[in-house]
Amino acid sequence: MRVTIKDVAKACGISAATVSLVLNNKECRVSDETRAKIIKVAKDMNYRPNQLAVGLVTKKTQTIGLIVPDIGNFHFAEMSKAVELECRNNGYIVIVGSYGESDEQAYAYFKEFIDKGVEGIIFAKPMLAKLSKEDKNCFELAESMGVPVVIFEPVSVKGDIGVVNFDYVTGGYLATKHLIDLGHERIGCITGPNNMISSMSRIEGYKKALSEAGIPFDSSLMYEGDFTVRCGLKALPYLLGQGISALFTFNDMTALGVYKAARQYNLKVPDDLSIVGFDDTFLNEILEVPLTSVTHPAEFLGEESAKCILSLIKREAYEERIYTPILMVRGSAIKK
Amino acid sequence: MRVTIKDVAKACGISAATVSLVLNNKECRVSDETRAKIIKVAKDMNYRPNQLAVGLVTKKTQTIGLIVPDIGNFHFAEMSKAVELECRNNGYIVIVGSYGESDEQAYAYFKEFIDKGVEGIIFAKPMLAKLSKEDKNCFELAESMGVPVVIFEPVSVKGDIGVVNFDYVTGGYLATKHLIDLGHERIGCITGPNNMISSMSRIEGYKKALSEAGIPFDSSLMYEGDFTVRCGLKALPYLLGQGISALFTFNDMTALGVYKAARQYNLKVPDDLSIVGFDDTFLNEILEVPLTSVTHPAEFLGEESAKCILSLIKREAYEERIYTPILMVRGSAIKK
DNA sequence: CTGTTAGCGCCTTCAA
DNA sequence: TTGAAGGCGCTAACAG
Repeated sequence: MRVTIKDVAKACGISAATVSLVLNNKECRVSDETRAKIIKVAKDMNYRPNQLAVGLVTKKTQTIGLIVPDIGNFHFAEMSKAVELECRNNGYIVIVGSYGESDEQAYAYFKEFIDKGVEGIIFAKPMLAKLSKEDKNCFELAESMGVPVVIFEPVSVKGDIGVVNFDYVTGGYLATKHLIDLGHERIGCITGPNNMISSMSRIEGYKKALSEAGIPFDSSLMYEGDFTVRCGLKALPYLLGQGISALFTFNDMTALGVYKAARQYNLKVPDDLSIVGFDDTFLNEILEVPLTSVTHPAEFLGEESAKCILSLIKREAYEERIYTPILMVRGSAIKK
Repeated sequence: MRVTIKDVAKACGISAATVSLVLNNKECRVSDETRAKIIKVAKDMNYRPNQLAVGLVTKKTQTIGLIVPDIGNFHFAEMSKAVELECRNNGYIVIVGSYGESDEQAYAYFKEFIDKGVEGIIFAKPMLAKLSKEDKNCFELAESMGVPVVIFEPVSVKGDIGVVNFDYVTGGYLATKHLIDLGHERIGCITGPNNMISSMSRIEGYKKALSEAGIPFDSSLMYEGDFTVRCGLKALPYLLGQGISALFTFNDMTALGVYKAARQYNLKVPDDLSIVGFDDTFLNEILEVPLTSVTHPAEFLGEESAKCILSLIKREAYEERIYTPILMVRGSAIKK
C-alpha cells in the first residue's frame, strides 16, 4: 500500500542505504548521477518516509505536545493556534490534550504523549501555590524521560524546564492604579481561586497600588471567583453591599458576568460602577460599553512558549522574556 | 533512559515475547505465576511500551488527525474539544492542524498526518461547490493510503469517506420563515462566500420560505459576506439602502458586525431592524439584545464526527445522522 | 507453557 | 562510490 524505501531502492537498482543517504541530504560520496536518479524515482513513486520508523530509530518525531485546561476556552484556543503556527514553521506538529479539571488527566496525557515520542511538552496549566501530587508526577516523568517542558509560572521543579513568564503583579497594579487615579477608593475585586499563583500575583499588584495611594486594604472587598461569567453574576450583589464604586475583575469573562448582573440591578456601567477587566479579549469589542482591560495576549504567549520549547529541544539558549502587560483604557471606568 | 520490554524480560528471567503476550492480554497459555510476576515487575519498573515501535508493527497508532480552517475560531475550538473528548474516551489522541486560507496547507497536513500514521482524519473544511485541486489531492492521498476521512458536506469523492451532515437548507428556511411570520417582506441576507456549499444551502432555504409566502426573490437584497464581523459592518448601509426591515445573517459574528454598525447609524435592534443569526453561539448571552439564531452546535458536530471516524476505523457501521437545526427565538427580531 | 525467529521501515556504522 | 549488516522496541508466527 505504502511505498517504502526498499521499493525505491529496487526501482533504482541500488541499496536502501544509499537511498536513505541521498534523501536525507547526507552530503556523502554518492555520484551525482545516482543521486539525481534516486531523487527522481522517489518523487515519481511518491515516496515519503514512514515517520514511525524514522522516529523509532532517530528518536526524533517532530512532534510536540500541548496540554491545556480547555481547548474550547477562547484563551487557550488562541494560544494553541499560535503554538501550532510557530511549530509548523519549524517542522513540528502538535498534539493537544485538554485535561479539564482533572490533574490526573493531565498526567495521563503526559504519559501518553511521551509514549508517543513527543520531543517536548507545553504545559499551559495555571499553577497552584502548592503543586499537586499529579503535577509533580508530570514533571518527574518528563525529567526521567529527558523531555523538556515549558510552563507559564515560575514554580520550582527539577528537570529541563522553560518558563514563559507573565507579570501578573504589574497587571494587577495597573488595573488598580487606574481606578485609584480616577478617584475610586472602595475598589472591589473578583479574584481567581485563592491558591492560584496568577491570582495571588494580581492581588499583590492590587495591594501595592492601594498602599502607594495610602488606601488601607480591606479584605471584605475581595470576592473569590473562578474566572467564569457566573461568578461575576454572583459576586456583584455582595460587593455592592460593601459599598464599592469600582470593580477589578481578574478576567474578562467575569467582567461580562458583572455587566449582566448590573443590567439586572439597573445599574449603568460606567456611571454607577466602574469596571476594569483582565485579558483584553475580543469581548471588548462586543460589549455595549467597551471594557477597559489589562492585556494578556494568548497569541504572544503561545508563540513564545513554542519558541521556548523548540529551543530547549535543540538545546539552544532561550532568553527568558517576561511579558509586561499594559492597560487598554476604554469606556468602562470613569471618574468617580 | 526508557525501560524497554527487554529490560522487563531480563528482570523476570524470561523472554520479551512472553512479556508482550501477557501485557497485551493475549489470553494465551501462560502460567498464572509468571503472568503475575511479569505484571508486577513491569509495574515496578514503570514500563510502558514505546508507541512508535508498537505502531510500526501493528499499524495502529491510536491517533486521529483533525484539520480545521482555524483552531482559534470559536466554532472550531469547541468542535475540537468535543472531538478530543470523544477520541480520548476511545483511547485515541488527536493531532490538530489549522490550514488557514491555504488549501495547500491542508494538503500538507494530510501528508504529514498520514506519514505519522494517523488512523483517520476529520477534515472540517467548508467545501466549495467545485473542489479545488488540492482538495482532490487530499482525498486521493487518503484513499490510496487506506485512511478514512470524515467531512461535513456531502461531496462526491471516492474513498473511505464518512459524512456528518447538517441541514443548512432547513436552517435558512427557519430563519427566513420566522421573519416572514413576523410580517417582514423585504428581508436582507448577508451570506457567506457564494461558492460555498453551506452558504448556497442557506440561500436555498431562504428562497423556499419566500416562495411559500408568495414573496418574490429579490437578488438585490443579497450581500455576499465572509462570516466576519467586518462584513456585517460593511453590509448594513448597503442593505438599508435597499429598504430592508429585517436581516438574516449567515452567522453570529456577522450579526455582531450589524449590531455595531446599527449603533453607528443610531438604529435600534429590534425596533428599527430585526435580525436573525446563525450558529447560536455564546455571543447571544453577551449582546445587549439577545440574538435570535439558528442552532449549529459545534460540540455535537465534533462528537459526531469523532464517532463517525472511529466507526470507519473499526469498520463498523455508522448510521449517518443529519442534524436538523432549530431556531432559538430571542429578542432581536420582532413584529414589523 | 515458553522461547526463538523474523520482521515492521528506517538509519547508521563499517567494509568493500 | 556503494552495499551489507545491525539494530531501534515491539509483536506475531512458529517451534519446542
